[in-house]
Amino acid sequence: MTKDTPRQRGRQLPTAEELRIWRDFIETTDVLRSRIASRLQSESALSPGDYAVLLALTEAPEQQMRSSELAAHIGWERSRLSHHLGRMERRGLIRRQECATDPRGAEVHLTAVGAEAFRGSTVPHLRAIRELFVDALTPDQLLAAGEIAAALRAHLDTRQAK
Amino acid sequence: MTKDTPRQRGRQLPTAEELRIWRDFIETTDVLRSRIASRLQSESALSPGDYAVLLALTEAPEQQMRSSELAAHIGWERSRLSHHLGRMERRGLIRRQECATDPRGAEVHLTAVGAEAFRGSTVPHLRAIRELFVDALTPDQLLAAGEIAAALRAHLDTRQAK
DNA sequence: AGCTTTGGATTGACATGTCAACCCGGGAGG
DNA sequence: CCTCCCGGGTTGACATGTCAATCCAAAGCT
Repeated sequence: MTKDTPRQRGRQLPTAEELRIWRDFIETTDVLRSRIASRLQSESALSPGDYAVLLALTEAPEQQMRSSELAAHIGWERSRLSHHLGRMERRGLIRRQECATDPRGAEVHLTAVGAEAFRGSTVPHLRAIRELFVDALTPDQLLAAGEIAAALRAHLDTRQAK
Repeated sequence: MTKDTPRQRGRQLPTAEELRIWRDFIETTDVLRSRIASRLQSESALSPGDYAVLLALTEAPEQQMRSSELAAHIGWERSRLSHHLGRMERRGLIRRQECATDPRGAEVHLTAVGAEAFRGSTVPHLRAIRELFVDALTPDQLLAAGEIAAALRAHLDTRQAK
C-alpha cells in the first residue's frame, strides 16, 4: 500500500499511513472506553473499577475472595486494589475482614448493597456495550476485532517475557 | 454465527460471543496503551499527555497556541489542559504568557527544554508504536483496524449528537 | 451608566493510578 | 532465641482526570 522509503531505515519506524491508523485506533478506543464508563456512571453510579470488582465477587464462591486472589483475577496491582477497596468500603459496597486461615491476609466480602448495585448495573451496562460497540460494527468487523485483539495480545505477551 | 435467543429480547443485549470479543478488545487495547505509555515514560520521561501537548506546540506556527485552541486541537477539556499545563510549566516544558490581543486569554509557548524533550522522544516513541502495534498485525489486520476505528468513531459521533 | 450574559481560563474537591516505602506475621538458618 | 528475609497488605506522595464553581474582562441590553 505505502512504500517504505530509505528515510525509514529498514522499517524501524511506521509509515505515515501506519501512523494514521495507529492514531485513529488508539484515540477511538479511548473515546469508546470513556463513553461506556460514562454510561455506567450515570446509569448505575459505578466506575469500571467498581464493576470489575463487583463482578469478580459476585461470581466467587460465597461471594468473597482473598485480596491477592482478587487482584490477580482482575489483573490489578495490589496497591491499586487496596486503594480502590478503601473507597468501595466507604460506600458500603464491600467489606474487608480478617482472614480466618492466615492472620496476615484479608478477605473481601460482597455486601448486600454491593450485590444490589451490581445487579442493577448489569443490564444497562450490557446494553451500552451492544449499542456503542457491537452495533457499530458489521459481523465481519466484529470477528476481525476479535482477531486483532488476539494478535495484539499474543504479540505483547511475547514481548513481555523478554 | 451465534443465534439470538429469546432471553436477549430483540438483541438488546450482546450474546456471549459478542461479550467475549468486547472484553478481549477493550482489555487488550488497554494493555497496549499502557505499554506504549510506559515505554514513552522510561525512554523520554514524558507522559502521553505531555507528548500530545508538545506535538501540537511543535507543529504550531511560532510554536505557540492559545489555550483553548490547544485544547480543541488535542480534544481535551480546558480544565484538564489547565491542570496539565500547570504541571508541565513546573517542569519547564512550556511557558504561559498573557495574550497580546485578548487580555483574558493565555498563550502557551514551547520552551527550549520542551522542544528538546520532544525531539528526543519522537524516534523511540514511533519505534514503540511499530514494535508493539504495527508489527503485531498482518497488513490485512492493520487495514481492518483502521476500518474498525472509523466505523466506531462514526457510530459514536451519531450517538453523541442525539 | 448599570446590569446581565458570554467566553477564556483557573481553581478546588475528589476519583483514579503508579511507585516506592512501610508494617507485620511467619518461617529459615545460625 | 535471634536475625534476616518473604509474602500479604497498606500507606503516602504524587500524576492524571472529571465536575462544578469561580474569576475576570468584554459585549450586549436597557
